[in-house]
Amino acid sequence: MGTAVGGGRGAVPRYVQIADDLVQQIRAGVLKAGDMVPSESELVERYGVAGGTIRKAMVEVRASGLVETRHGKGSIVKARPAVRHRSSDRFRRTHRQEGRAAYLAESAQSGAEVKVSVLFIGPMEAPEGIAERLGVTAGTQVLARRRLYFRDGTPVETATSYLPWDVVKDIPELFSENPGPGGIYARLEDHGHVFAEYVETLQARPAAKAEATELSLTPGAPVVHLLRDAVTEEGRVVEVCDTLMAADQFVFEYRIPARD
Amino acid sequence: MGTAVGGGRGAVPRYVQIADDLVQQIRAGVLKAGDMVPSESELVERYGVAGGTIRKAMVEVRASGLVETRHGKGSIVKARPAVRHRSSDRFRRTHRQEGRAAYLAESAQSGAEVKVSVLFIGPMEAPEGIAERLGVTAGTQVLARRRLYFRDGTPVETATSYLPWDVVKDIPELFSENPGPGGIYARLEDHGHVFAEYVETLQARPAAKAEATELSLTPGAPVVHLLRDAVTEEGRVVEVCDTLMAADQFVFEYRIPARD
DNA sequence: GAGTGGTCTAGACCACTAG
DNA sequence: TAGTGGTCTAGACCACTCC
Repeated sequence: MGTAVGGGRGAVPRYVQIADDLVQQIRAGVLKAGDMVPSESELVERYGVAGGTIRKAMVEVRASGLVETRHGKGSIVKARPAVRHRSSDRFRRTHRQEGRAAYLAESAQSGAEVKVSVLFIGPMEAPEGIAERLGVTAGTQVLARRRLYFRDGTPVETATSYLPWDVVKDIPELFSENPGPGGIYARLEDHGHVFAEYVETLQARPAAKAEATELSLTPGAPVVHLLRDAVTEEGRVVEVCDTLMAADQFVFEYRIPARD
Repeated sequence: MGTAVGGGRGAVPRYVQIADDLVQQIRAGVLKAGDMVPSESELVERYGVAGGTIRKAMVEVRASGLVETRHGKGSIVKARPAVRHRSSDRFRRTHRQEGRAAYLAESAQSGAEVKVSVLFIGPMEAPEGIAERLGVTAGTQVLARRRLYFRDGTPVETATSYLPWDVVKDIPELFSENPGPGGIYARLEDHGHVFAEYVETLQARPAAKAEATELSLTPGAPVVHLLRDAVTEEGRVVEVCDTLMAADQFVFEYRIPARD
């Protein structure tokens, strides 16, 4: 009998009520981080509905991001994702001069354990959109540096840097997994590429299946796609960084100076 | 018979295959913008599966953002959301001096039809997080200006501005639906509140149900929550703007000057 | 093997949209 | 009123996890 709320009319579907109820229990602390959510068959009994209804409710609960489900195991309440604050401060030169690359500069503030895994460093034909930003023709050889960032053990971000070949060919450190203190921006400035500004564009969208796998998200969970052009004082873009982030792991902060 | 792809083993579920097939048809142009997607019962026949399976497939297709479904009508292929570019340029003083508020400054570039609907203007007790940013104690009376932005007829953004009462009490235009040329920032600068910078924080997350309704999204679709502090040269925050945007409608662009 | 989530079915009933 | 999507059921079978 597909009636809705308490015999009422055209009201909130039962699966939404159940989902809300479960989310409330989590927010109120009845279910704490690390706790297992009752199994679906137990929920079927508890709420007196069919399995399919509980199933739909759990889809909603998962969408809230408060819970993680694994196949033969069950659903576990996630630890509140201690969000990483991505401030535009992270590119300050003083950080580099103190030997900290951008990602370390910010993790130093948040006290989280950050790891980087380098997936690929080498020549590559510049993809369409990247080539345009670098001011080269598509298919030109560039240096690609692809890496995966972990925060407290879980992958949160993939990033690929693209650099024009004529810029990198004289900077051997850029071909190394560890480019030295201050990161690749410090090496670029060492070699006379002094930065004037960074231009970032962001877009949020649901994760594709492959992306969800790489960041161990449920498909459809929001990700943020960020593209950054690093512009030198000569007005040249010497690096484009293409990164994909699990949206629930980041807050972005930008300071916009008032101008005429 | 819950077997998967072509009798294979542990493979792609049927509903995903069907969803992919439909998405392909849209991307390939077999189904063009404005076309109706075949009805679910027709898809049941065409693919030879049960209704529930088509149902799940359509959930996936909707999540791709390429299609919009309305209850008794059916699903229609959306026009590619001509994305609005949110550049940090939109706060330039020259725009205001030419009489354009921020939202008009950017829509002028994109040629889209933008409408604003004012939902509420009046006194309000400052919510927790807002009060903190404004530097007042929670519950203090502030002026709230809540509005809903439409782009080409569809709602894309809700925004609420909060301003300290002592700032607004002498500026009658701020209580009016139309604050005059250049928007409320122009009026604030008229009255000696000259801006030094704007600080924006962004976070993307799945839409709650109420939010999804207000922006006519499917629940769980990504939204971007943006908070902006407008800071004067005296270092005072004279406005906090709390906005919620349909993520698929916006690309954000920020220029970060390189600093020491 | 017992228990869990994941897929699929077949059919009932409801609510919205349109002619 | 006919057609559409939305909710719910009751039960089958599969795949993964852990003992």
